[in-house]
Amino acid sequence: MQNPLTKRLERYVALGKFDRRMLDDIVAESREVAAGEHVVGDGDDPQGVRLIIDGFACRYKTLPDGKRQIVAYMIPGDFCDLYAFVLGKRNRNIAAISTCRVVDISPERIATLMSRPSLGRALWRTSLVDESILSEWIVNIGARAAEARIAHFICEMILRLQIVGLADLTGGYLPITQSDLADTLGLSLVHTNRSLQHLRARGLFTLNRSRLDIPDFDRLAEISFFDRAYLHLDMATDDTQQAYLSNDVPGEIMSSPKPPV
Amino acid sequence: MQNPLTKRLERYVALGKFDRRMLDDIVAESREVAAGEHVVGDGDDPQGVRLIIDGFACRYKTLPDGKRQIVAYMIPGDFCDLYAFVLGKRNRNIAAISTCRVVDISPERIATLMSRPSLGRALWRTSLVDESILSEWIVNIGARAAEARIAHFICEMILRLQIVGLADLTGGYLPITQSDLADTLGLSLVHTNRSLQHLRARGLFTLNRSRLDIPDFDRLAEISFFDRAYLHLDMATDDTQQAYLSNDVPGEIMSSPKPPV
DNA sequence: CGCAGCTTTGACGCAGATCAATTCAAGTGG
DNA sequence: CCACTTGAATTGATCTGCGTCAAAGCTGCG
Repeated sequence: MQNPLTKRLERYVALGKFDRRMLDDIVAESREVAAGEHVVGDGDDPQGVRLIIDGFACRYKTLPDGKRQIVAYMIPGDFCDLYAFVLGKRNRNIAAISTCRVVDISPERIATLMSRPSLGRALWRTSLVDESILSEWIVNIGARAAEARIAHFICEMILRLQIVGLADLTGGYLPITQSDLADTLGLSLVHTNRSLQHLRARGLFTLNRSRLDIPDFDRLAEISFFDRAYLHLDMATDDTQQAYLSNDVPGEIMSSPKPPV
Repeated sequence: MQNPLTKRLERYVALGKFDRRMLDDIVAESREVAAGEHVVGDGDDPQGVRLIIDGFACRYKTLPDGKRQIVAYMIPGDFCDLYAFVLGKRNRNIAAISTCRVVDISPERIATLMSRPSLGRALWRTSLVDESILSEWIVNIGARAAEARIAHFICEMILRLQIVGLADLTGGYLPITQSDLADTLGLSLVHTNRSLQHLRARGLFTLNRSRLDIPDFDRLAEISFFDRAYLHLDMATDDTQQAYLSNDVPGEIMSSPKPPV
């Protein structure tokens, strides 16, 4: 049985035996975070990067007026704050949505990963796919009406879950509350509820106590103008730029582990 | 006089003389794209990466129902499609908003840039800052009311323009149409117009024929809950992770120039 | 002078917000 | 096994920010 990190990264790059072993090592040691808790502890000064290997987490921002906007969901196989690591900042606004298993990856270890050509490329790509998802969310929130907006989000999640074996096109595990959904899509809770009811009545999907069921995925995709391209799910194969992004280069971007200060 | 690319990258990393010369070389040859035209030509199969050195461009998506959503603005010093390059995809949905000067950077050249430790890091960071901006846009569109939403966007643009010397906190050059604004912020054109009028009446800013004037930046920032942190403007200095992201590593991510196929 | 693109106005309607309960599901402790 | 609590889903009523439609000014330009 493969670990979710391997499953995920395999989407972006072909992995060797050594790479896989490395990833298995990474995933070996994890801690549990209860639903509702912060993934990045409030007290300590967190180093390195956090990785979700079980459960759901989200990144969010709360405005001074109290409104919360969820900006991303992290599911098994997703890094929480790789971008923050590279930028040299910290982001503590990451909360477990369900009970999570998270791995703390030390800066040294991340550096080691990044120094492997294939893994380094996979990480970079992971982060760019995240970026692509953010773009699509902007389109979703900015340009779609409530029902299509929800439908689109559901389509995205089901495909992402599928990669790591947590769902297929008929449904899966989605521990997201209506209130979370509202804060994700820029809708009010009440309106989210009514839209969900209507989508349900239309026979498009049901979301009940963490269980997502999709009678007809194609129709769901259709009404939301869902185009999976932005998820870049089939990259390891159609890698046209491969030639430019592979081995034997004189310089490099990442570097050997050196403790800070 | 520094070129905008250098100005931009200097924000993220300290540059050596050799790096600067390299960047000057890159910027030496450019072509003009008329307002309204696509930056990535429709006919050819574009390779490499495009860089804006003068004028404004935007990335957008048009839904089947005709709605257009602008997802990002590219101003002098910004790469248009670095992410697409790394992902091995193409994005043609990039349009010049005003007349632009754009540089076509060949794949080989990009690879060379990326192979320099400092520049490679700067590029990665550029892309992560873009990601950070996308997150903030989600918050903006999802959680702020029309006027604050517009105000926040203005704050962001003025700071970005400031970096490359196209504005200061009292105003600058912003060739964006009300219709563009509407498609950027998920508002209707009419409502955008009325909100702009009200913001003007409140003495917050005026936007007239590409000229942006801001009598009181602080108040503008205040009403939109603007927090510049997400732009990561002062990174070259407070670089805590520097140690992990510098030189002399055995492996690498990017690679020597090798023509495709 | 007369398009053509942008801004502005007016009138009207609705999607979605807000407020305020109520119901339901699933623990939890006695 | 049942009161009691708590968080989530649901419902009803009301209101409004923002969208839509349609037309009229502006302004720069060929």
